[in-house]
Amino acid sequence: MKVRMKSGERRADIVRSAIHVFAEKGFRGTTTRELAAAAGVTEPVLYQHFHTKSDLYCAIIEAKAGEVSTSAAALAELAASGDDRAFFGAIGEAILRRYQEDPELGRLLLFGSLERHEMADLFFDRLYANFYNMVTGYIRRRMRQGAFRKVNADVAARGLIGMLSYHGLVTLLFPKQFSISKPRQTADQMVSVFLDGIAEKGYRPEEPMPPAPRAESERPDSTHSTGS
Amino acid sequence: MKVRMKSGERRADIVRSAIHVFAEKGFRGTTTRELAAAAGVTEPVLYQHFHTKSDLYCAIIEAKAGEVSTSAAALAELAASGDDRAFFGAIGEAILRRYQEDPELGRLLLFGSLERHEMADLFFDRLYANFYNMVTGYIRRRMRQGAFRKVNADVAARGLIGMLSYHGLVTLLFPKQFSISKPRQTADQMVSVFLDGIAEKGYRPEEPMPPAPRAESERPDSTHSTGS
DNA sequence: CCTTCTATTTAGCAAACACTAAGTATCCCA
DNA sequence: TGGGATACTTAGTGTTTGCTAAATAGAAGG
Repeated sequence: MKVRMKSGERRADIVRSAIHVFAEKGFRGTTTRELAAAAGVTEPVLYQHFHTKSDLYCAIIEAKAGEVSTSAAALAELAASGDDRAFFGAIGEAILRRYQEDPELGRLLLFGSLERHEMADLFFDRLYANFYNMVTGYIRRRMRQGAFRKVNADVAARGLIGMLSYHGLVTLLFPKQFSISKPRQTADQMVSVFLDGIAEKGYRPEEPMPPAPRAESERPDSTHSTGS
Repeated sequence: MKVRMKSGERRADIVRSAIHVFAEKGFRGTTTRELAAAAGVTEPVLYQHFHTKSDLYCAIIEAKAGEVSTSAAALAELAASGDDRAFFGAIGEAILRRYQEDPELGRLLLFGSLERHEMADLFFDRLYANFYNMVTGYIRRRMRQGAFRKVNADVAARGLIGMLSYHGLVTLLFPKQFSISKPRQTADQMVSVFLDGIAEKGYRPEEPMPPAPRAESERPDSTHSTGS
């Protein structure tokens, strides 16, 4: 039997090791058995500290979010000031700063739930650095020349924000309003809180709206034309 | 019983409907039952046309990749020319152009394997557009002012490339060298082909290498210090 | 040494998963 | 009108998943 720890220590230890596993394999790609093994315990120990696998994931995000509470407070202040530009500017900066401060969290948020398609094992590990260098260098060069001013901002922001909003960044920035540790809180409620907050600031999208991120048809009608 | 189709038609139909499901729920988040239901058939029909769920996913990517074979050919030409800058420039442009041409594929590649963390159902659908507008607008504005020239290129490229290289873009750009429909081809082989191709062009990373995207420890040693 | 409390493990459940054997309906052509 | 070929379904399989009841081991106090 492993060394006995006090409850708090064990919990912290689990969180600490879970970060790496989630960052590596993604949420769905990570099994509770793996999480337990990584922490050097068995599964029931996990469930003594975290009600569900999701809770553990959320605990990580929230633990990390706690570290930037000051910046979140500053954001709240900006939000109250009514200066839209400064407010959203601060959000963007918080994203970028946070990523640089804590690459582990950055990876968790950016790639956290990114699964590896089967063959990607070595592929990623060895290709990533090269490919990253290639394209980073390229984009950087081109941007210095004034290129990609529009399209890159589009694509980059879309990818960045799409993922970050997925994976808890909103929670990270608005820990008070959006507690993901309360799964009972419905998505509708969360949306309301957020949109109300935006509406109060008088926010209106500056463009009609980009290609809708989602088609209406959840599952195409099976009677749809099958034309060749 | 559903309408009978010829094999080719049914296969195309399955691919067509599977795109939406994968784009919506991600690879791991999509079940074969869902794929079958979306196509209006039962599961065995899926397995009549595709050996595995992965094969279906790959079929989508490859079907789409076929549509840009000309651009891939142009890339190959550039690669042969030895002009590093033009070569990687073309890669970057292909990424961005492709995204604009075919948002569905873009989503599949960018968000394709992005699962939705449980509570995200409505959250994403209704929040995404607003959040996207906010931050896109912000980044665009700031870039016009010359800000984020460095940090944004970093983060954007990292997120973009990390995901794209994960999810088949490399295959999309190099359909000949990397056929993901041959899962027997090992990751090692793919890496070799790619790196050899790069090496032939005399490519060397222009910077030492950014914060390593990956820690050495796959699963932290269970004997690691447990601190306070 | 004995009791009590808590940390931890053994062993396994029910549900969901990717996938399939074997049978049924529909088409096609003689 | 038959008979073979092919599209499709029913009804599962074995495995893996998240999660847990119940038993065990160690620490703390008397």
